[in-house]
Amino acid sequence: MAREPGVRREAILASAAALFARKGVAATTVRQIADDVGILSGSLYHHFDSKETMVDEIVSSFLKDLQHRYEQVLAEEIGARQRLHDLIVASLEVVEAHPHATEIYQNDVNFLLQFDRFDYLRNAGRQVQNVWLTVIEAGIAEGTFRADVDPKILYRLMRDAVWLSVRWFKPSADHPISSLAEDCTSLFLDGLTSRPKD
Amino acid sequence: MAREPGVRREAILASAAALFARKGVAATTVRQIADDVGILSGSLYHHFDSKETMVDEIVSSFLKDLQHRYEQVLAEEIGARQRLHDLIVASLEVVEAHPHATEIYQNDVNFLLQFDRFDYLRNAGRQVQNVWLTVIEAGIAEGTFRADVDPKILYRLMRDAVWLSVRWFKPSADHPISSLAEDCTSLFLDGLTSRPKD
DNA sequence: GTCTATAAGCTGATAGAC
DNA sequence: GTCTATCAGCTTATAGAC
Repeated sequence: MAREPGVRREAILASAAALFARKGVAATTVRQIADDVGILSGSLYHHFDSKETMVDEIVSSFLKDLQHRYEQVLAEEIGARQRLHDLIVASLEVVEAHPHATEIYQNDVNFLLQFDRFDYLRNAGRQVQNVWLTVIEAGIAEGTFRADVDPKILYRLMRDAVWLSVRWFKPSADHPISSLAEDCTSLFLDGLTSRPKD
Repeated sequence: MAREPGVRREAILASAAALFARKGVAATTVRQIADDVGILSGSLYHHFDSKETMVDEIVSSFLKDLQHRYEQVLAEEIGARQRLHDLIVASLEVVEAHPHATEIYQNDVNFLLQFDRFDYLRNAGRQVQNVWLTVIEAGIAEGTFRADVDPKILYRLMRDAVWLSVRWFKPSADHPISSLAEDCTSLFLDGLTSRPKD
């Protein structure tokens, strides 16, 4: 028992992710990661060849999951309103599944993009934008969404509001992500203005 | 001419702010700052006693400006809808006036909060929240804003959407901040849903 | 006000014993 | 798979000449 391969490896990634998220990748040292795991810093290099590799695994598994869920949303043949809602739900589910990776991505993309090995992050960001734009533009085309604001601006405003929730929203039984998803959808679709019920 | 005191000092702060914003505070070295200014790193210490002091001046002047503009918005005796709009405009004007400081604050607050000297950032964040909540709650009380979503959640969603625009919005003659402010206000107040004109 | 020179400590990473 | 021991390089910061 307790002999599965890579258990230690996963523990290291978990410690690293939490530290990277809290203090930033550049400010987190391999010694701090090792301390958190309970080994010496040199021993980390039996499992990973560099600190960058740890970040890479954390962030790329997050992006892989995200792309998978976004594909499912795109495949749905439903109204724009419902599809935007599902896109928000998918995003928040990824936030819940990868809170540290989400925070690392939000805070440190610029830093990571300095290194060649993280060039793929540019494409990932572009793909995410394409999914949102597809949903928004379909909504405009079908007449559900307003056409008087640039879809790209709508995308960026909603994207930042949704993703940055990782910094403050802690899901609980009382307040699950589905509840936040409803609030987001409701605010973005219907606005803050008080309106008589239909 | 060109003998005003502190010209060099300001040039150093400008270089530092740009580098801190682009690569993060922790990942920016005093040598890079000095290189950018065109002097040697040791010479920086004639003007500042530490790297932290540079960050401190950049961020605190940003917050000072922000607090001043927010006070003016709070003092307005107008409808909630207009006041929320003015709050968004005030925020975007501060973004425009202090783009680097805004980005540093957005990306590196967590990192800075590790140091005792940046404890004041906690209060600053709380004050900002109070201003937004005052405006939102006044709107609910007067019946203009919907009461079915927690004001704190509304605040956080709008805050992140507005402030993170520093990462992608570059004001131009064709697209000034007033234009972005209209788009934000319009999205938040009226929503994405297409509606017949009144 | 900038330079030269350098300190003292921390950084990521490696080699080899156990 | 972890430890011991260590390296080379970089970090912030300082002291004193110019």
